[in-house]
Amino acid sequence: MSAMTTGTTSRADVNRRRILDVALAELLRDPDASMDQIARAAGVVRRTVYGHFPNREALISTLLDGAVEAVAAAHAEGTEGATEDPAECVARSTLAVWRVADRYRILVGLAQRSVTVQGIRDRFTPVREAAVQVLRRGLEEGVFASPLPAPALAYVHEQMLFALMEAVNDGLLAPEEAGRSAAVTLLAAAGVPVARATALVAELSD
Amino acid sequence: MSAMTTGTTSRADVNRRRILDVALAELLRDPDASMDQIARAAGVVRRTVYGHFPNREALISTLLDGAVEAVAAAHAEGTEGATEDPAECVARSTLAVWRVADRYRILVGLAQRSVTVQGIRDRFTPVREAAVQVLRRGLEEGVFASPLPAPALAYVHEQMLFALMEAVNDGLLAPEEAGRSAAVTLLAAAGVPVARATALVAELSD
DNA sequence: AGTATGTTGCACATCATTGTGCAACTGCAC
DNA sequence: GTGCAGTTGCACAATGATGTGCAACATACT
Repeated sequence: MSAMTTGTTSRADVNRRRILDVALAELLRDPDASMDQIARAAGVVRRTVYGHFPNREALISTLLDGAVEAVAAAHAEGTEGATEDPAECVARSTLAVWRVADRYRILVGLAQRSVTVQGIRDRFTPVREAAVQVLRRGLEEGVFASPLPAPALAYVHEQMLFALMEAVNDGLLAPEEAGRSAAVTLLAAAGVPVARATALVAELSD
Repeated sequence: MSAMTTGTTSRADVNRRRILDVALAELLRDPDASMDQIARAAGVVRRTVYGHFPNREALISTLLDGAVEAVAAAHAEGTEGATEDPAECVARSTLAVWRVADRYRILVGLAQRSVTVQGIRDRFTPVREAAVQVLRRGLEEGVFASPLPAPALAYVHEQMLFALMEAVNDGLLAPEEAGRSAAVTLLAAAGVPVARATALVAELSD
């Protein structure tokens, strides 16, 4: 409490937040954006960024921590509750994850590249495997019909989300519709009849 | 014919080919692979690469030319012939493109990044728009049922192919099955009932 | 006013990468 | 063997990015 007497966060904290937000956006556009690019985009000098984060990796790591947390929470929100229908699980998770789309996106975009962040990928796998479990159950119960094994289907779902984010980015898809469309399309890819998928999603997003 | 008296191509040509092949693989793994990495992976010294290609961009550009050509040919092979059914078009194209998967993959992987290769993306858009046309027709005729507009669906299809390539890479999907599974899954995502999709694909890949 | 915290604008060393120049070497063809 | 195309192994300059040090400065809190 020594640094915050008023209710307003100090401008240092504001700057830190701005840097993180801007870094997310910049690294989303170009995973190799330099510290200088990020700093300038945040309206700050490069040296200032190093005042908040000891090095590039620390900055990215902080970003990834937030992303993992956000996605894990969203996914949990989708699968929690006494829902036994795998299709409903997928629909709810998709709608929930869609709301933290950017953060989800940067997670994988960066995990591909940096060698040092390999651990991040591991930290994220629990969520991944939870998703695979739902898909596997759906395939076994016949709710889903797909020639793909559950893990491959999970890959497909992941990439479909990226595709739809890009579609929204490029103005090909209306942002309000996007979440529901995404849910329907993921279900369709899993082999759920579109009519049933549409009805289910409509019911969930009242 | 001054340089090639025997039937064997000179080892210079062999090296050039090796460099291109290896560069494809290396850049697939890491779009920022250095010229040194590529050279060493090709069993050659960096200086030699510069003997074949004046600079990094020329190397990548050559790679992209091949990729564009291969994909365009594959896609054309899929949509040619007197096929009026959009579903069959998608199935045939998918099966055909799947055979040049790596080249297709690097194309987009690199087009995202390099500023100089923006023109490549433009050169590729014809194929892209041909795909969109097929999807649009399918949606209008009711063969496809999707809440997505045709261009967004095209994005989704593209990314799904990447996902399935990765799935094969990671051993989650048997390579022999992969092409057919991909075709079925793309059709399913477009809203074609899985039963119909499976039958169609089975019929095409006899 | 005085103080602490944070920001700025340099300067600097370090490092990796790119592209080039050149001399020496290796095979293969004639 | 002589010559030639291509490869190699340096050395080199140029560039851009990273991370650090330090003095000057601005702002808010006391």
